[in-house]
Amino acid sequence: MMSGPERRTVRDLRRGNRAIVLRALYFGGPASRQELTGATGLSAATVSNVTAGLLAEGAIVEAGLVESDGGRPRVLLRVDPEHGYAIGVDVGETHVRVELFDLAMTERAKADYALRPARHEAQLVARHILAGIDVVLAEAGVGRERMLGVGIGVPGIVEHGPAAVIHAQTFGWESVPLGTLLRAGTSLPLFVDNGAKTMGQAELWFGAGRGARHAIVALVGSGVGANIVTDGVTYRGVTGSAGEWGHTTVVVNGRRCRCGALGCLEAYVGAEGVLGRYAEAGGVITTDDEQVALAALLEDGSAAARQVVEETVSYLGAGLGNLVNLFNPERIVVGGWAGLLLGRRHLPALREAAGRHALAQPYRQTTIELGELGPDAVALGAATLVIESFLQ
Amino acid sequence: MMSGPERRTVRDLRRGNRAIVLRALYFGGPASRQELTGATGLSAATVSNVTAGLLAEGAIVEAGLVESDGGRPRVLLRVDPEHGYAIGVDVGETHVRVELFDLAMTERAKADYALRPARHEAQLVARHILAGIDVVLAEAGVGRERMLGVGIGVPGIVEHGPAAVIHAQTFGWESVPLGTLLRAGTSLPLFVDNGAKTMGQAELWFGAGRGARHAIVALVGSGVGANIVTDGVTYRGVTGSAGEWGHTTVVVNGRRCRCGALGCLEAYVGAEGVLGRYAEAGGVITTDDEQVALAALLEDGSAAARQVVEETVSYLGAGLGNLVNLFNPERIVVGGWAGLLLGRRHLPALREAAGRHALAQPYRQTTIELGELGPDAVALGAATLVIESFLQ
DNA sequence: TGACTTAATTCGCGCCGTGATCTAAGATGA
DNA sequence: TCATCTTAGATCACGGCGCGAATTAAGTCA
Repeated sequence: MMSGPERRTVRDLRRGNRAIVLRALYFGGPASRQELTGATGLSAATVSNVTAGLLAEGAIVEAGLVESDGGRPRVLLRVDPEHGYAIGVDVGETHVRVELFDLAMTERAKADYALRPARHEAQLVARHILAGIDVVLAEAGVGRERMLGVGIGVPGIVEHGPAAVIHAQTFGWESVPLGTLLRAGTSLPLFVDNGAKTMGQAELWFGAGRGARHAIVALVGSGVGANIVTDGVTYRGVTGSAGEWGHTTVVVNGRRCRCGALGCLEAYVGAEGVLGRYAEAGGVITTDDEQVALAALLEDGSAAARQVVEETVSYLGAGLGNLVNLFNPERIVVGGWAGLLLGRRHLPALREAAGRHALAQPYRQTTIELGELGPDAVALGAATLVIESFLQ
Repeated sequence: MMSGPERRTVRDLRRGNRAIVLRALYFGGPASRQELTGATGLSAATVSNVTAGLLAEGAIVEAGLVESDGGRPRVLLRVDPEHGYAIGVDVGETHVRVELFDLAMTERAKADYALRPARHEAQLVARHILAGIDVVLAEAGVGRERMLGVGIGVPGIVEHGPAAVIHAQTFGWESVPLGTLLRAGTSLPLFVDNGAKTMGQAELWFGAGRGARHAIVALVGSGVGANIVTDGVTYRGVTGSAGEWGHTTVVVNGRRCRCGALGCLEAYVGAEGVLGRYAEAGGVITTDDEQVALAALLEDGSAAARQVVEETVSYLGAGLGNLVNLFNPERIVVGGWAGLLLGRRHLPALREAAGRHALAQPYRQTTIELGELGPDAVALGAATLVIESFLQ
């Protein structure tokens, strides 16, 4: 009904077209001005003007010629990977990892800080991040003036507002203003988001979600979440916590979830939930490591194990079907370490289970795929937040 | 990531600003150019130019003066209700209703055609619609050149594509190209959408959803659906069937739904589902009319009735909680005849049940309200589709 | 070497939004 | 009554914009 702040002045128009060209070059690889004319819908004259500006800024560079049969050769253009750099930070249960990427998303440097269990104070994490920034910049020999910003993936719910505030029960964080804490130590632009969401963003940009305008990355690990992309943009809702798929109810009055509610999807298909159900069915778990335990469960041919896996597929299929019905996406990508583990063996069954719960029409329009990136893509995805702002 | 077709030429810029001003006047009531300057963020000069154009077209008219203390009085402007007309059509189980509205959404004429049970042939419905268009135009004395278009709310899933195709199992419609059928009889612009969605749209524009940018209208009647508004725009997904909330699973392996799946929300909180559960619990239903039966059930003080109502609140609360977690909306409006019936007596319990299933943070950010418009707002909402296109 | 082909740039035109300036239209007060 | 003040709205000049047409650049080919 009432639409947001749109283009107003003729200058915004140019900015918009600049962004269109830049995006086309970033995602469409090297291209000649000629090809850009077709890809962007702009006129050749405008493409010429805009690219001249981008060349002058140094954002793009020439990248060789394409010989033609009888005419002037086309000059290829591409984004200069060295024009700017982005840092991605993965704040996880066991470590803080800081990675420096160039614009081509090639990793240039990395720093790792172990977190001791139950030692997750925000101040400590902030110190690690700031130290990591210094380290990776020094290691790669990149100056601060070339930095486009720092993206940070954190656990829990990130409330986007004037300043991002984080709620993460597993860390004991309640309304932690991580951005403000970091602001004291750096002047680089900061982008904070949920780590599952940044991982999903990586999958959407560089993994199985490439090119889809309406896609959902369903992340299944210890926790369960989703990154919902509508019309090419990650949907965040009014305060940024949209996509809490793991805590949607799939069994009213069902299993208790660690969030306190009953019957959440996460209580059934999250790693803990799966292992818990296995133990209740008489299965024996021989290790403390969830990942090892889940892999073993999937290998196990016992009746109890097969039953638990079958049920897990069914629950997850219901959850996926709900996404299909509510969002009518063109693609769903199943990711997260547990999702990948399960999906590698049972993707057809998962598709079939989703089809059982979804309506026929939207189900036909969608494909369910496995994620292509490892579960370590949190930092990469966090860096894409920075790139996204660079591309306007 | 890749964003859609944005403003390109300097002409689109003007069109966009024209739309901004028009929308501000449409939703912000009469306003002076002065006030428009503030409301739109445009400069006074531009507002002057744009309004001059709109006045010349006849889209807006002057609407009196506001005297000031010592200066030139402000001239109020408003959209001319007679500048254009929109027709809204409600294709329901028992009737086809055609209504003519002016731009102020005042009803100017109406035509009604009863449908005999199980006589829902698309050709027949199309004939009724075309006849209704002729009738209301003649009755109101409005010429076709003043018509902005015809909006049509239909049951089932509307697949938006090159031509809208409708799938409605209750009507026995499978891939019915209603637009194409009507195209043979009229040249007016046509807008086809799901009836529940148009009703929701009416609620969002003129009812309890007014002004919200992230809102969901949850419609509970015989069927159950939702109209999801993200950033001021109804979300449709890749082929327009997004929002099929009624067929999301809330109890894996639960009650069979008429869609064929097990455990759909609709199977529990749709009118049929509620009455079915009541019958199973030993309740006696004395009428064939679902609406009367449900009202009686809500009045009934028997233990069985109370139990069924309580469970219904719980299931619906779970469904609402899922919406809160997935979409993080700022407002949820509960509508539909059954939703209103239930909500009038049990809204606090419903809110409480939703809170039990939703995460605390997003739940705090949202309010759950009852719809303000009656369940007969399908045609009104269908007409808003036309107005929406008029406002660009 | 000159004709041909195709890519990219340049130019002139019609628009755009904006700040500064100007005009319109009332109130005020002696 | 009439000059003065105040505020709303219109107008103007300017810097930009995208585009189609014309022009220039840079090759191939015979």
